[in-house]
Amino acid sequence: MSYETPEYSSIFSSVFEPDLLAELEAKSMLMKVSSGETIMRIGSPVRAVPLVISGIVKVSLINDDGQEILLYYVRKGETCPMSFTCWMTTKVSSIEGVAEEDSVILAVPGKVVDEWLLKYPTWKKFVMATILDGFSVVIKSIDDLAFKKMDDRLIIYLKEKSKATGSSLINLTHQQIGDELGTNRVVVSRLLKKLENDNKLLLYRNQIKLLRNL
DNA sequence: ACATTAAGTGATT
DNA sequence: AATCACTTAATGT
Repeated sequence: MSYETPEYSSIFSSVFEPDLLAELEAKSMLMKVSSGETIMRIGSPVRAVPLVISGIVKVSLINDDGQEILLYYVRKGETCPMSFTCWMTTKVSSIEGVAEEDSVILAVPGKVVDEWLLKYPTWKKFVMATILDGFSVVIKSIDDLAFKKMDDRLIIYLKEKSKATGSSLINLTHQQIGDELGTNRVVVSRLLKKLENDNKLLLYRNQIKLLRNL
């Protein structure tokens, strides 16, 4: 297990004012989570806002049948837009957040999240920006779900995955991809095969290599 | 060598 | 696009 040094002040020093950085250090809690660990569980109340210091957190929606749909990733220097809406309305989380890699998270207690909105303009700006951004990402995924066919969604998914990991190699089984897109393994295998025949990617066991022309 | 898991494929709904 | 049933290929023990 490898964690980056939690030099979070440097990540946020450009966005937050010094006073806020100091309070951040004093009042929030640093958490290390390993890859695959669940950070936000469905049905549990959200009592803190997680800032991602290093690593990636995958946020997805899961319905009653256990079907999963990827919503978005939260990267270094970002936070989860849904976490705000959850604690502000004191509702329980309807989504799940899982660490995609070993990650370091700064948990900011809900209480101070609220105070800082009045106290620090940069905090307010940060919060508004992530909510706004999250909103457009979700609108985008509604668009994908409603109007795009599976093959387009697969391509979008692969590209996003590759961008998230910074690699053209994707280490996932067809089953895992199917789970994330809310479809079954056979469909994924067939679509991937088609893409391979079109020279868009190469298939291996547990691994997919994306080619430039995808 | 054998068992297990991932991937490929035709046929059916 | 989903499901079933089956085959083939890769990997672990």
